[in-house]
Amino acid sequence: MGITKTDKFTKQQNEIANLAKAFSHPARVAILEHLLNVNTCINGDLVKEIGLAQATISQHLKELKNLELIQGNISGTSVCYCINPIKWTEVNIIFNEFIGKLKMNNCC
Amino acid sequence: MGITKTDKFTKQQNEIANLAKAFSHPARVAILEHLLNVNTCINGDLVKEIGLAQATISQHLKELKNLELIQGNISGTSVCYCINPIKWTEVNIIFNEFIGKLKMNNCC
DNA sequence: AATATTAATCGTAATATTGCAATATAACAA
DNA sequence: TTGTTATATTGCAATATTACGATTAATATT
Repeated sequence: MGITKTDKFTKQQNEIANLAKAFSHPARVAILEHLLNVNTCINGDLVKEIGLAQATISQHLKELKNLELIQGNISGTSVCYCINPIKWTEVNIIFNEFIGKLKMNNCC
Repeated sequence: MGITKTDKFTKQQNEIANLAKAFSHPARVAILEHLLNVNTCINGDLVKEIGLAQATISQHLKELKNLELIQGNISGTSVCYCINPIKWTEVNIIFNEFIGKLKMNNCC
Protein backbone atom coordinates (compact mmCIF):
# COMPACT_ATOMS: atom_id res chain seq x y z
CA MET A 1 0.00 0.00 0.00
CA GLY A 2 3.03 2.29 0.01
CA ILE A 3 2.12 3.65 3.42
CA THR A 4 4.38 3.05 6.37
CA LYS A 5 2.63 2.05 9.62
CA THR A 6 4.49 4.56 11.76
CA ASP A 7 2.36 3.85 14.83
CA LYS A 8 3.73 0.32 15.13
CA PHE A 9 7.21 1.58 15.89
CA THR A 10 8.96 3.55 18.57
CA LYS A 11 9.72 7.23 18.18
CA GLN A 12 13.39 6.41 17.99
CA GLN A 13 12.90 3.80 15.25
CA ASN A 14 10.89 6.27 13.19
CA GLU A 15 13.53 8.93 13.71
CA ILE A 16 16.34 6.68 12.54
CA ALA A 17 14.27 5.70 9.51
CA ASN A 18 13.56 9.34 8.65
CA LEU A 19 17.20 10.35 8.91
CA ALA A 20 18.27 7.31 6.93
CA LYS A 21 15.79 8.29 4.23
CA ALA A 22 17.68 11.56 3.86
CA PHE A 23 20.84 9.55 3.20
CA SER A 24 19.10 7.04 0.96
CA HIS A 25 19.61 8.92 -2.29
CA PRO A 26 23.09 9.34 -3.77
CA ALA A 27 22.33 12.91 -4.83
CA ARG A 28 21.66 13.85 -1.23
CA VAL A 29 24.78 12.02 -0.10
CA ALA A 30 26.72 13.93 -2.75
CA ILE A 31 25.24 17.24 -1.61
CA LEU A 32 26.10 16.55 2.01
CA GLU A 33 29.61 15.35 1.17
CA HIS A 34 30.21 18.45 -0.91
CA LEU A 35 29.03 20.65 1.94
CA LEU A 36 31.24 18.76 4.37
CA ASN A 37 34.20 19.37 2.07
CA VAL A 38 33.72 22.97 1.03
CA ASN A 39 31.76 24.21 4.04
CA THR A 40 29.34 26.36 2.08
CA CYS A 41 27.97 26.46 -1.43
CA ILE A 42 25.00 27.55 -3.50
CA ASN A 43 22.44 25.62 -5.52
CA GLY A 44 24.16 26.48 -8.80
CA ASP A 45 27.44 24.96 -7.60
CA LEU A 46 25.68 21.69 -6.86
CA VAL A 47 23.92 21.63 -10.23
CA LYS A 48 27.34 21.87 -11.92
CA GLU A 49 28.99 19.49 -9.47
CA ILE A 50 26.34 16.77 -9.59
CA GLY A 51 24.81 17.17 -13.03
CA LEU A 52 21.12 16.93 -12.25
CA ALA A 53 18.60 19.59 -13.25
CA GLN A 54 18.30 22.70 -11.12
CA ALA A 55 14.78 21.78 -10.08
CA THR A 56 15.91 18.37 -8.93
CA ILE A 57 18.78 19.68 -6.82
CA SER A 58 16.46 22.28 -5.35
CA GLN A 59 14.05 19.55 -4.31
CA HIS A 60 16.75 17.48 -2.64
CA LEU A 61 17.97 20.57 -0.81
CA LYS A 62 14.45 21.16 0.42
CA GLU A 63 14.24 17.67 1.90
CA LEU A 64 17.56 18.09 3.67
CA LYS A 65 16.42 21.46 4.94
CA ASN A 66 13.13 20.04 6.22
CA LEU A 67 15.09 17.59 8.34
CA GLU A 68 17.31 20.47 9.46
CA LEU A 69 20.40 18.62 8.28
CA ILE A 70 21.36 21.73 6.35
CA GLN A 71 20.50 25.38 6.53
CA GLY A 72 20.23 28.00 3.82
CA ASN A 73 20.86 31.68 4.24
CA ILE A 74 19.94 34.24 1.65
CA SER A 75 22.94 36.07 0.34
CA GLY A 76 22.06 38.48 -2.43
CA THR A 77 20.44 36.65 -5.33
CA SER A 78 21.65 33.29 -4.15
CA VAL A 79 21.17 31.07 -1.14
CA CYS A 80 24.18 29.95 0.79
CA TYR A 81 23.84 26.41 2.10
CA CYS A 82 25.78 24.68 4.85
CA ILE A 83 25.56 21.74 7.21
CA ASN A 84 23.64 22.39 10.42
CA PRO A 85 26.38 21.41 12.86
CA ILE A 86 24.07 20.95 15.85
CA LYS A 87 21.74 18.56 14.04
CA TRP A 88 24.67 16.83 12.40
CA THR A 89 26.21 16.08 15.78
CA GLU A 90 22.88 14.71 16.99
CA VAL A 91 22.66 12.47 13.95
CA ASN A 92 26.18 11.25 14.56
CA ILE A 93 25.19 10.20 18.08
CA ILE A 94 21.94 8.56 16.96
CA PHE A 95 23.64 6.48 14.28
CA ASN A 96 26.54 5.53 16.54
CA GLU A 97 24.09 4.29 19.14
CA PHE A 98 22.20 2.26 16.58
CA ILE A 99 24.95 0.80 14.44
CA GLY A 100 27.52 0.57 17.18
CA LYS A 101 25.27 -1.69 19.25
CA LEU A 102 26.73 -5.00 18.04
CA LYS A 103 28.07 -7.08 20.92
CA MET A 104 28.34 -10.84 20.56
CA ASN A 105 27.77 -12.57 17.29
CA ASN A 106 26.99 -16.20 17.92
CA CYS A 107 24.88 -16.68 14.83
CA CYS A 108 22.58 -19.58 14.25
CA MET B 1 10.77 9.73 -13.31
CA GLY B 2 11.30 7.69 -10.19
CA ILE B 3 14.60 6.33 -11.44
CA THR B 4 17.81 7.26 -9.70
CA LYS B 5 20.68 8.29 -11.96
CA THR B 6 23.23 6.04 -10.34
CA ASP B 7 25.89 6.77 -12.95
CA LYS B 8 26.16 10.40 -11.87
CA PHE B 9 27.53 9.42 -8.48
CA THR B 10 30.59 7.73 -7.07
CA LYS B 11 30.54 4.09 -6.06
CA GLN B 12 30.86 5.15 -2.45
CA GLN B 13 27.95 7.57 -2.64
CA ASN B 14 25.75 4.87 -4.15
CA GLU B 15 26.84 2.42 -1.48
CA ILE B 16 25.98 4.79 1.36
CA ALA B 17 22.61 5.46 -0.26
CA ASN B 18 21.88 1.75 -0.61
CA LEU B 19 22.78 1.00 2.98
CA ALA B 20 20.80 3.99 4.20
CA LYS B 21 17.82 2.70 2.24
CA ALA B 22 17.95 -0.44 4.33
CA PHE B 23 17.68 1.71 7.44
CA SER B 24 15.03 3.98 5.96
CA HIS B 25 12.02 1.96 7.08
CA PRO B 26 11.15 1.66 10.76
CA ALA B 27 10.21 -2.01 10.38
CA ARG B 28 13.73 -2.78 9.19
CA VAL B 29 15.21 -0.70 11.99
CA ALA B 30 13.01 -2.65 14.42
CA ILE B 31 14.11 -5.97 12.94
CA LEU B 32 17.77 -5.02 13.18
CA GLU B 33 17.42 -3.67 16.72
CA HIS B 34 15.67 -6.84 17.77
CA LEU B 35 18.43 -8.96 16.29
CA LEU B 36 21.06 -6.80 17.97
CA ASN B 37 19.28 -7.40 21.28
CA VAL B 38 18.41 -11.06 21.15
CA ASN B 39 21.15 -12.25 18.77
CA THR B 40 18.95 -14.65 16.80
CA CYS B 41 15.28 -15.04 15.99
CA ILE B 42 12.84 -16.41 13.44
CA ASN B 43 10.35 -14.70 11.17
CA GLY B 44 7.43 -15.66 13.43
CA ASP B 45 9.03 -13.90 16.40
CA LEU B 46 9.30 -10.70 14.42
CA VAL B 47 5.71 -10.93 13.21
CA LYS B 48 4.58 -11.05 16.86
CA GLU B 49 7.09 -8.44 17.99
CA ILE B 50 6.38 -5.90 15.27
CA GLY B 51 2.80 -6.60 14.31
CA LEU B 52 2.98 -6.53 10.55
CA ALA B 53 1.81 -9.41 8.37
CA GLN B 54 4.07 -12.40 7.86
CA ALA B 55 4.50 -11.64 4.17
CA THR B 56 5.54 -8.09 4.96
CA ILE B 57 8.16 -9.09 7.51
CA SER B 58 9.44 -11.72 5.12
CA GLN B 59 9.88 -9.07 2.45
CA HIS B 60 11.81 -6.77 4.76
CA LEU B 61 14.02 -9.66 5.82
CA LYS B 62 14.72 -10.39 2.17
CA GLU B 63 15.91 -6.84 1.57
CA LEU B 64 18.19 -6.96 4.57
CA LYS B 65 19.50 -10.33 3.41
CA ASN B 66 20.14 -9.01 -0.11
CA LEU B 67 22.39 -6.34 1.36
CA GLU B 68 24.03 -9.03 3.51
CA LEU B 69 23.21 -7.09 6.67
CA ILE B 70 21.66 -10.24 8.07
CA GLN B 71 21.93 -13.93 7.35
CA GLY B 72 19.36 -16.69 7.62
CA ASN B 73 20.05 -20.33 8.30
CA ILE B 74 17.46 -23.03 7.85
CA SER B 75 16.70 -24.87 11.04
CA GLY B 76 13.93 -27.38 10.64
CA THR B 77 10.74 -25.72 9.48
CA SER B 78 11.95 -22.29 10.46
CA VAL B 79 14.75 -19.97 9.44
CA CYS B 80 17.07 -18.59 12.06
CA TYR B 81 18.14 -15.01 11.38
CA CYS B 82 21.05 -13.05 12.80
CA ILE B 83 23.15 -9.98 12.07
CA ASN B 84 26.06 -10.54 9.70
CA PRO B 85 28.83 -9.27 11.98
CA ILE B 86 31.39 -8.76 9.21
CA LYS B 87 29.08 -6.64 7.08
CA TRP B 88 27.81 -4.81 10.13
CA THR B 89 31.34 -3.79 11.08
CA GLU B 90 31.91 -2.55 7.53
CA VAL B 91 28.73 -0.51 7.68
CA ASN B 92 29.80 0.96 10.99
CA ILE B 93 33.04 2.14 9.40
CA ILE B 94 31.34 3.51 6.28
CA PHE B 95 28.83 5.56 8.27
CA ASN B 96 31.43 6.80 10.71
CA GLU B 97 33.53 8.01 7.80
CA PHE B 98 30.58 9.77 6.24
CA ILE B 99 28.81 11.28 9.21
CA GLY B 100 31.92 11.82 11.28
CA LYS B 101 33.46 14.03 8.60
CA LEU B 102 32.29 17.36 10.04
CA LYS B 103 35.22 19.63 10.80
CA MET B 104 34.73 23.38 10.91
CA ASN B 105 31.32 24.89 10.79
CA ASN B 106 31.61 28.46 9.74
CA CYS B 107 28.21 28.66 8.15
CA CYS B 108 27.11 31.37 5.82
C1' DA C 1 0.00 -40.88 4.29
C1' DA C 2 -2.37 -36.92 6.35
C1' DT C 3 -1.94 -32.83 8.77
C1' DA C 4 0.29 -28.94 10.93
C1' DT C 5 3.92 -25.45 11.10
C1' DT C 6 6.90 -22.12 9.10
C1' DA C 7 8.43 -19.11 5.75
C1' DA C 8 8.95 -17.59 0.80
C1' DT C 9 6.76 -15.99 -3.28
C1' DC C 10 3.07 -14.08 -6.28
C1' DG C 11 -0.27 -10.79 -7.44
C1' DT C 12 -2.28 -6.60 -6.60
C1' DA C 13 -3.65 -2.06 -4.64
C1' DA C 14 -2.25 2.13 -2.55
C1' DT C 15 1.09 5.42 -1.93
C1' DA C 16 5.81 7.56 -2.31
C1' DT C 17 9.85 8.99 -4.83
C1' DT C 18 12.54 10.78 -8.61
C1' DG C 19 13.39 13.90 -12.33
C1' DC C 20 12.51 17.60 -15.18
C1' DA C 21 10.21 21.27 -18.14
C1' DA C 22 7.76 25.17 -17.39
C1' DT C 23 6.74 28.76 -14.64
C1' DA C 24 7.04 31.83 -10.62
C1' DT C 25 9.58 34.61 -7.43
C1' DA C 26 13.17 37.48 -5.71
C1' DA C 27 17.33 40.34 -5.69
C1' DC C 28 20.26 42.99 -7.98
C1' DA C 29 22.38 45.86 -12.01
C1' DA C 30 22.23 49.06 -15.72
C1' DT D 1 11.97 50.12 -15.50
C1' DT D 2 14.10 46.32 -17.93
C1' DG D 3 17.02 42.67 -18.02
C1' DT D 4 19.83 39.23 -15.66
C1' DT D 5 20.84 35.83 -12.33
C1' DA D 6 19.59 32.48 -8.87
C1' DT D 7 16.36 29.67 -6.71
C1' DA D 8 11.73 27.72 -5.62
C1' DT D 9 7.39 25.76 -6.96
C1' DT D 10 4.06 23.34 -9.83
C1' DG D 11 2.51 19.63 -12.48
C1' DC D 12 3.25 15.52 -14.51
C1' DA D 13 5.15 10.91 -16.06
C1' DA D 14 7.88 7.02 -14.83
C1' DT D 15 9.24 4.10 -11.42
C1' DA D 16 9.76 2.28 -6.62
C1' DT D 17 8.02 1.02 -2.16
C1' DT D 18 4.87 -0.79 1.22
C1' DA D 19 1.47 -3.98 2.76
C1' DC D 20 -1.12 -8.04 2.70
C1' DG D 21 -4.14 -12.07 1.18
C1' DA D 22 -3.52 -16.20 -1.15
C1' DT D 23 -0.69 -19.67 -2.59
C1' DT D 24 3.27 -22.61 -2.59
C1' DA D 25 7.09 -25.35 -0.76
C1' DA D 26 9.47 -27.65 2.71
C1' DT D 27 9.92 -29.97 6.90
C1' DA D 28 7.79 -31.98 11.29
C1' DT D 29 4.44 -34.46 13.77
C1' DT D 30 0.87 -37.76 14.27
